Amino acid sequence: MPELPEVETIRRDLSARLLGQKITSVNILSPKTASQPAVFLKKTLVGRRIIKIIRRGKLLIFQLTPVKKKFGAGKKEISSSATSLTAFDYLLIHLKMTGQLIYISDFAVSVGGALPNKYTRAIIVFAASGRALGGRLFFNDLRKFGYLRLATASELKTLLNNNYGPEPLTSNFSLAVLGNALKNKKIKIKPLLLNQKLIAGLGNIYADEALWLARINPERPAGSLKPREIKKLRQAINRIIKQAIKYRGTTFNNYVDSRGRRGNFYNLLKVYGRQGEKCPNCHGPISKKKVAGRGAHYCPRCQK
DNA sequence: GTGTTTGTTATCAA
DNA sequence: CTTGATAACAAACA
Repeated sequence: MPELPEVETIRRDLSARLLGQKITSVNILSPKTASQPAVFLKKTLVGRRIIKIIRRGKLLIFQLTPVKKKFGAGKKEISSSATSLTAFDYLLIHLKMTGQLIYISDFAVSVGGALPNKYTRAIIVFAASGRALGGRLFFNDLRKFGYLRLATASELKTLLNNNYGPEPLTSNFSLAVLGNALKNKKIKIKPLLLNQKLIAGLGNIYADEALWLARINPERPAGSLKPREIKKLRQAINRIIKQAIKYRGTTFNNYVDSRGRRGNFYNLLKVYGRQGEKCPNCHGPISKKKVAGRGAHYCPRCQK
């Protein structure tokens, strides 16, 4: 389950290896995985380079080199697809639950299992040029929830504005902003934390971990949190996210980084997946129950 | 065959 | 209109 720390780990690794590389072909193995027709993705991507990789919440955004407008002699460009306002300059990749992005350089000796495998949904091939070695980026997704999609600058802007709240670890994620998001809300705090429009990047694992660290029960109505608790919660979220990035994310089931390696945060989880074990704080048993349709792991004794 | 896993959205009810 | 609750999606595993 890639959440903010896992996606950020992938972003950093891919940035180091992919920037400046030129796309030479695109192979869509599962049409469902591409939000647009495969021919459109191919046509738009082939020949362009990746100049920047951005992350917003759990969404990865590959920025492409701008397309040069064609000034054919006497041929008037009728399609506006090459103008700066409407050009599809961004490739968005969401891994959802089981997505993986694994990059194999042409000169890699070998990694984990052979790729492509039965869960490979798309392959982006890069050419060797200059200092770049060339290689292939495999998008694997067992459950096919993830997607690839092209967007223009304005589409991207709208999408980010409408669907993503402040990022943890940034000044936008202020006490005032969090307080406002909780104010007068009757919804339980756990599902509220999972709402990307209020805070971008938390998923089931880190929401449970942050609530445990802040000693707040996942079923508390969000609006009932005291100012002290809100402050604690904000600190807990930032601390957990920061630490999880440092440890390159959590591998519980499916997640691996861009080299196919597992995250190292698993052993530092305090409550997620640890139902029945002792709470590291009070040594009482950790519970698990469904809250808003999701598994919630918590210590009933110290999370009030 | 059944229940469980979760990121996100669609749908419905209050 | 807003808010919250729930189902749905997809695929594999115990």
